[in-house]
Amino acid sequence: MKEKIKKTLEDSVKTLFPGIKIQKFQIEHPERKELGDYSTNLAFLIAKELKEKPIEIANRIATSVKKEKIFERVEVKEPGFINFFFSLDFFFKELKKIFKKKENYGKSKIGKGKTVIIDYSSPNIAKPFGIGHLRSTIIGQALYNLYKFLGYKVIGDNHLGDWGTQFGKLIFAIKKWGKKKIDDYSVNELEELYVKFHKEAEKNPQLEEEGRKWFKKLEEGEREARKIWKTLVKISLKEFERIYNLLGVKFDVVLGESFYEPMLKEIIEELKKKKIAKESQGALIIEFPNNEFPPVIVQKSDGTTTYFTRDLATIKYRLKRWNPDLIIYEVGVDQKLHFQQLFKTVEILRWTKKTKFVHVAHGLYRTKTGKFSTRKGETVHLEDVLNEAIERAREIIEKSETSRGLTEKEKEKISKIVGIGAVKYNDLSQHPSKDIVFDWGKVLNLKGNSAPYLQYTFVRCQSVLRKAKKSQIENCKLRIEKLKKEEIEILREIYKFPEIVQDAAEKFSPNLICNFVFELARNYNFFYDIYPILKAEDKEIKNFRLLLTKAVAQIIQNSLFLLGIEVPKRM
RNA sequence: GCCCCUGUAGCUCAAUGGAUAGAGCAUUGGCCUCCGGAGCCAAAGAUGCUGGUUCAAUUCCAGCCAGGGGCACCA
Repeated sequence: MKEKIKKTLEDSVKTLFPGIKIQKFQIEHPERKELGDYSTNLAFLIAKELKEKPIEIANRIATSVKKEKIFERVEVKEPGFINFFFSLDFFFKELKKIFKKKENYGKSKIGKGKTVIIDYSSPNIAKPFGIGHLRSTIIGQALYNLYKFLGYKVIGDNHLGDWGTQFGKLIFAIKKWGKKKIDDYSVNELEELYVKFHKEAEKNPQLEEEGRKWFKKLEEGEREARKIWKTLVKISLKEFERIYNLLGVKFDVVLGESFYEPMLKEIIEELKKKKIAKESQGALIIEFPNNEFPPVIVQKSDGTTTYFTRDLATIKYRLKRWNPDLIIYEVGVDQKLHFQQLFKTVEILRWTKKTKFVHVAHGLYRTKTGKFSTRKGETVHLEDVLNEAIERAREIIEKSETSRGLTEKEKEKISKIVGIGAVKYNDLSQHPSKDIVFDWGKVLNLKGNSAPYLQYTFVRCQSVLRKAKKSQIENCKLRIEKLKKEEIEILREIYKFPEIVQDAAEKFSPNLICNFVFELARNYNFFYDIYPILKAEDKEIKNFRLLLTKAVAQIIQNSLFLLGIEVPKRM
């Protein structure tokens, strides 16, 4: 739609002001509804070029564009905005589109033939799945859904942190303080050992050395080290699997860092051969041109590798296997420098011209006083949060009148959908790049701007539709005078969905979907409260209101799908 | 010390250089003879400070103040 208006305006400028070149003008939705469905600042830009008054230019453009019949009217407002109002006809056509495409409404083909790899979740083995991992997992999954919706071929890769010195430390800790068979440890107990290691190491720095020694053994393939490591991976994966199931998150491939271990030698050789890496204090490092970034270690002085090397190997492998157009890393902002160094190194290596790299750096969960530290064991475990949220949803269901007829099993299922939806939405609705202050009250809030609010609105729509007889868009021949302003508001909202989807994907910002769908649901609920649907004044109006309800329900469903949030049939 | 990010209502968050800065929570006051009250309405309340660029700045630039993150053998 936006494109169409853009084209019309460009044509108009060409005929009215030949020779004028306008680079980029905006077409946007005005904040206030009385200012139209779209507006443009085009006249300001031309006025600047011609040194004339914007308002006069705006008038001339408006007059030439008025002929287009999708517009009800085109207005010019001081100091020179041109505002476009759609006709009812346009809105009805859009409704038809929604009913025809259903769950596919909003899809596009702009990604056809292109491949995107999304690296998300990527938790560390032998550490509990903390609230911090929720961001990467949930935002990553939402981006996955969004890009797929836009027609891209998408590969979701869970790049497990299953290699590195941390395992040396943990193996050492198990051997020194462990009291039971390795198979019997839970991830929480492993975390305790890890925390203990760091506590002790503060008093006795020699321990760090011991940890590194064990990692060296691991990288060299020493039998005992490998055996313990394998067990640790097994224990963790089992636990992660449980959480992924709960969250409804899936990956196309799960390749841990250890997968790339056989390729590391080759990478080191290439870095040496191309003279990109050099020796310094016994380690192998990369220095960047003009000292753009601080140097980075690719091989430690004891011969073991770092995660930088493993990330390079990962990129090489991904380029070869998938030849992607874009690789998205959904990883915390604390690793920003790492990715800058990594992408720069790939550039220096000249591995690819085609592939673009993006680090979608999400802000971190913080306490009101600071950052959660895994080393100190201050993590909030995601599973606890999820279970608590499910329980709270359950309490509300028990109190609710409408859920009386539900069986025990249904109640259980619904509280899961609602509780988990709430936790996800709380995360997704905030701007990805900003830190989130972790607040139990807010995470577990099931009212207001939340997933349950949207789910509730959806369920309510469904309930109305269930009670009604069929409604037909073909029968809808209402004239604008018969519509209430609250109804028009909704019509003027829903057609934006495809645009929002594209915007959210391009900006890596699922929160835009949240903003949009919440606003839509609010408008609908406002309307719902004032006007009867099933007992509307006449058949025509009733039919129209049912159509509106159906469309809103569909958009909520599609939005929540993209966010990775389920919708219940009842609640 | 150097580099990066963030400062919006009491709290938690929105806002693609645009027109009167939006919500939610909390507070106060209203709404179930009516389609699901996990709802609806109303009240009150905000752009850290100082400059600059611009027809127009929460948004861009500079400085200051405050908070956070990162900077060689953790990932």
